[in-house]
Amino acid sequence: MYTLETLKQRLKEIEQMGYIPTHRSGPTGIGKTLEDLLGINENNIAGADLGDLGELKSCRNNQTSMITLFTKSPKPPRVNGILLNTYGYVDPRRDSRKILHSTVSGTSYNTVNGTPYGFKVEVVGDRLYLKSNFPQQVTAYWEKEDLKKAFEKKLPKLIFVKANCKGTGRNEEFHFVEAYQLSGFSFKNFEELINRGIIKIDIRIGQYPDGRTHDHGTAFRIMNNQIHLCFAHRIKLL
DNA sequence: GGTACCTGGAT
DNA sequence: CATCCAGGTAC
Repeated sequence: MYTLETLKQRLKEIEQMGYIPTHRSGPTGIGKTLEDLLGINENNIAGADLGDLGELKSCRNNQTSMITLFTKSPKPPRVNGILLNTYGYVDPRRDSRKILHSTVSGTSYNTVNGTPYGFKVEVVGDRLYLKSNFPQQVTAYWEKEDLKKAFEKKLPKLIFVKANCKGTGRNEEFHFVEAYQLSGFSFKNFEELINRGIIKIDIRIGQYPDGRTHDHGTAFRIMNNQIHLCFAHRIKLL
C-alpha cells in the first residue's frame, strides 16, 4: 500500500511515461488503466481503493462529465427492476429489452425519454424518496443511514487524477498529468448538496451487447467542475 | 443468471 | 445546464 509520498513518486513516474494506450475501450478505460499502473486489482468492493489515502478517481481533461461519488441501489430490494419495467423504454438502436437512464435532481422533476413525466428526489424524515409524476407510482427510497455508511466508506478522502487524451475506442491513449488529494467532505454537506441539486442521483440501467439487462448501479454524482464544492481541503500530488 | 457493486462518458 | 449513455466483476 502507498503512503502519500510513495504515491506522489509513482504518479510522477506515470506522468513521465507519457501517453499510455488504454487497457480497455470506452469511458471506463481511463480508470482501469490508472488502476493497473498503480497496481490496484479491479474490484467491486464498496470501499476506498487506496485505503487511508482515499478513493481513486480519474477523468479526461477538457471534457465535461460527472464523477460518481458512490453507487447505492434504492430500497426495497430489486426495486430497480420494477423501475425498469415500469418507466423504462426500448433502446431504439437495439429494439429489444427496456433501458432506463435518468439523472435525478433534488430541485425539480426531470423528464424521461421525451415523455412529460420524470423523477425528483425528496427528503422525508430519515429517507430520500425517488418521487415521480408518472401516472403509475413505484415506491423507491434510500435510508439516510445507508447513504451515510456508503459515504463514510468511500469519501473521507479522494485522489483525483486528470489525463490528457488522444485517439478513440481501443486506440485511446492517456497522459496522466495532474493529481490532487481532496479531503474534508462531511455527510451533512453531502445532504445539503443533494437538496440543492448539485449532487444528482443517476439511474443507469442499460444493456450488455448481447441484450441482457445491465444495471450499472444507481449513482450519486457531481459534475467534475463542481467537485470542489464537496471538499474543504486540497493537496496537489502531481 | 439476476442483482448490486466497481470503473467512467457524449450530446 | 439537462438528457441519456459506456465496459467490467462478486456472489
